[in-house]
Amino acid sequence: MAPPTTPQTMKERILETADKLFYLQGIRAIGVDTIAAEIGISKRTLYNHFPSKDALIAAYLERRFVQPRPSDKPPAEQILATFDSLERRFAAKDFRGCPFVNAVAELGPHDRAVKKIAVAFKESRRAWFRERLSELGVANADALATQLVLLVDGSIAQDLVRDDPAMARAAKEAATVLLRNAGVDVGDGGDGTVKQVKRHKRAPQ
Amino acid sequence: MAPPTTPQTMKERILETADKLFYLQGIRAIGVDTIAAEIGISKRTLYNHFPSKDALIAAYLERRFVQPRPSDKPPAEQILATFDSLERRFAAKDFRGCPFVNAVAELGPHDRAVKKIAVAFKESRRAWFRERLSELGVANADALATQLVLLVDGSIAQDLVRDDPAMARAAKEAATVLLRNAGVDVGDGGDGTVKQVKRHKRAPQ
DNA sequence: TTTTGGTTACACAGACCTGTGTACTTAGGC
DNA sequence: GCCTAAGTACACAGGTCTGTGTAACCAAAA
Repeated sequence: MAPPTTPQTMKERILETADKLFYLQGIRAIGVDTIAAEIGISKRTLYNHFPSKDALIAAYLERRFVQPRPSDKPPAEQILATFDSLERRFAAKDFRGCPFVNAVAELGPHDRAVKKIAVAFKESRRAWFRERLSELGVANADALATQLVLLVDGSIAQDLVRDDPAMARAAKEAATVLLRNAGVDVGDGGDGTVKQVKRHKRAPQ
Repeated sequence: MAPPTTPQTMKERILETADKLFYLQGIRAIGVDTIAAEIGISKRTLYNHFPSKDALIAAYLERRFVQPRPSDKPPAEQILATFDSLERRFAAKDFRGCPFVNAVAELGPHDRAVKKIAVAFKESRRAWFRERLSELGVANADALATQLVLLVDGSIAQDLVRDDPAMARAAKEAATVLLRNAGVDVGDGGDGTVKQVKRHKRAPQ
């Protein structure tokens, strides 16, 4: 249908389409026929690239597992920016929750492979927060990192059922309180809207 | 199989079994045959009580929608006790996340009926927090209530993928910080473990 | 006794699913 | 020209699912 405009490999085309359909409509809701038809290839070709649907599901989740890009901005800013980017993603109409949580919810507790990668993803997110907090010299970075991922996952779950991007904003406000309570300087509150004239610095602790 | 020991109505038996199977294994994963077989009734009987699987799903979710019992304990204690009860539920091996979030994740965004009841449930939880906070005289009870449900849902999502009841504890600690920041007296920290000898009261605000 | 309502057993339609088998085509490299 | 690799078309096996149709059964009420 569009072979000249797609310099990507066939495997990537399959994964891209599977990602879109699995994520937006659910893994169980989409059959391999549907994916093949969407690309315009035969089901046989799909099975030549992936031995089974389970393998395709695993590849789909692994492809979703991307590490956040390293940034040179101050750690506190990076942490709070997480919630801004979350809010932007919530506002997009093709957002449908966390693919890892959804996959675990959908495929049940018996699917070891899916659960394993979901745990790895969640842990990597928590580790990212912990590293930023350590850079800030926060005492119990580990506990606080856990609390921050709770806010992230909580806002995702809430947005999934309520379609309300303001959940990300609420999470950011809560995160700001938690950070400030841990002695982190978050400027005027970190919510961007209020940072106007006086940006009084506040001594940690 | 056990007709004399079940004084409950047939409809309730069906719902009870559907609840167990839907919740533990997933709605899409369980067919009506499986439910009927589990009870020991014919599929025909099941369809005599529920016109379709969709109706059964809706009834399942509605049955899960229970209001928290009114309590005469202090509001702050009630709020924090939420996280204790959450931790207890996480520890139980038959806990598998929030049935409403799971249903939305599983059935997709197009299922209006499911989404509607899920939203109603989430809103009722948020309203419960808001009422307790209003009783405490918290200024922006609404915003804080939202933040608390984020912690609840976040810990549920995290426990779903990680099977770690400590997530409820982390949520409780974060909630304690948020409450104290709003001027609520939460005693020594509200985590139960530390409340030993000196329980110095702290003036609100 | 007769009727009636709930239940059972069981077949079946129609749809969808995963995965395979097979023969055909097409394009590029030798 | 020939060979190989990749893709296509298409049928099909074997399974699951929802929902219905039908005839028989059984117990309690009338």
